[in-house]
Amino acid sequence: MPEGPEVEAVRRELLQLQNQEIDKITFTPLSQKYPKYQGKEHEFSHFSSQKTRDIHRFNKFLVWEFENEPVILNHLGMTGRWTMIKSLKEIENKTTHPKVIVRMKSPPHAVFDDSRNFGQFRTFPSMEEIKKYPPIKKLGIDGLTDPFPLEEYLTRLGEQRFQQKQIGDLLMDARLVSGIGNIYKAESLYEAKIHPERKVSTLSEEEAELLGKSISKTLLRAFHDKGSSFDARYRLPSGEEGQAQRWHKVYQRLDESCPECNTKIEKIIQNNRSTYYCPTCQK
DNA sequence: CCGCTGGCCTGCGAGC
DNA sequence: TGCTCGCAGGCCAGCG
Repeated sequence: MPEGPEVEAVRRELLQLQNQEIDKITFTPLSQKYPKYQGKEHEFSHFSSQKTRDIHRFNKFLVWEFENEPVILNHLGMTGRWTMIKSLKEIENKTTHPKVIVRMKSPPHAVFDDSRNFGQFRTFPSMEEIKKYPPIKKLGIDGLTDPFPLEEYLTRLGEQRFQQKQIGDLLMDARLVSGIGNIYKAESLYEAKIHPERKVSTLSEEEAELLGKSISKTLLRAFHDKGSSFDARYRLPSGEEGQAQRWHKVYQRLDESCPECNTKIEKIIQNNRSTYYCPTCQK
């Protein structure tokens, strides 16, 4: 499932479309019944013959910017996947649930594939409007920022509204640090040896700092390894698999041994999401 | 304004 | 072997 590092890895490959001219953006019939794919032809005909100026990332959102407004808001959801193709004939072989086809004047083209329909692909009037969109407006620190802004993170972590929350729950809240999902939440807490159910107000200064450094280390390492690929889900637009799953120590390792102490990894449910952790190492 | 809950959606794997 | 069923988790609508 794409979290910040995966979305950033995808963005870097999509940037090969930068300054390239769009021929046509088309919605497939598969996209029609989902409101987050605003698939009316007239809205997208506007992009024909425009060049992609840039592709931005805000948390896990991608924003496609062109020579003229509007912009496109694109989210991978759980199973959204971009695939670069040289010929439209490859769609049949390389995708299973194609939703949007971005046909360029010259190849490569890009296809957005989304089996579970949690993804989004819709227009927004302008970059200014995107920045007013609450899920983007409220974002805290981007966790992939290098070097990690530790002081700003500590200030945010100290906000009153967060003090009664469990840290495992709060890490999923992008108003603190964005780009963390269920995998890197668990791995960051393990790295910092902090129990996911610890109340934020009980964290010492040292623990809070260590957690910030652990988040940064985990996300940057995941990006370096081009994200986590398993279950045949996340892939890069080139088709390449990420390699970060190789070093997951707790995520989806229920009943396996902790590499540090051999204790069996456990799983709890926090805010309707699973959190994996080592009950011995994480205090 | 805020926080919390449950819905969306379907591929997969465990269990029978 | 083939079927059922529960789980997986991004966001967000709707509620209080």
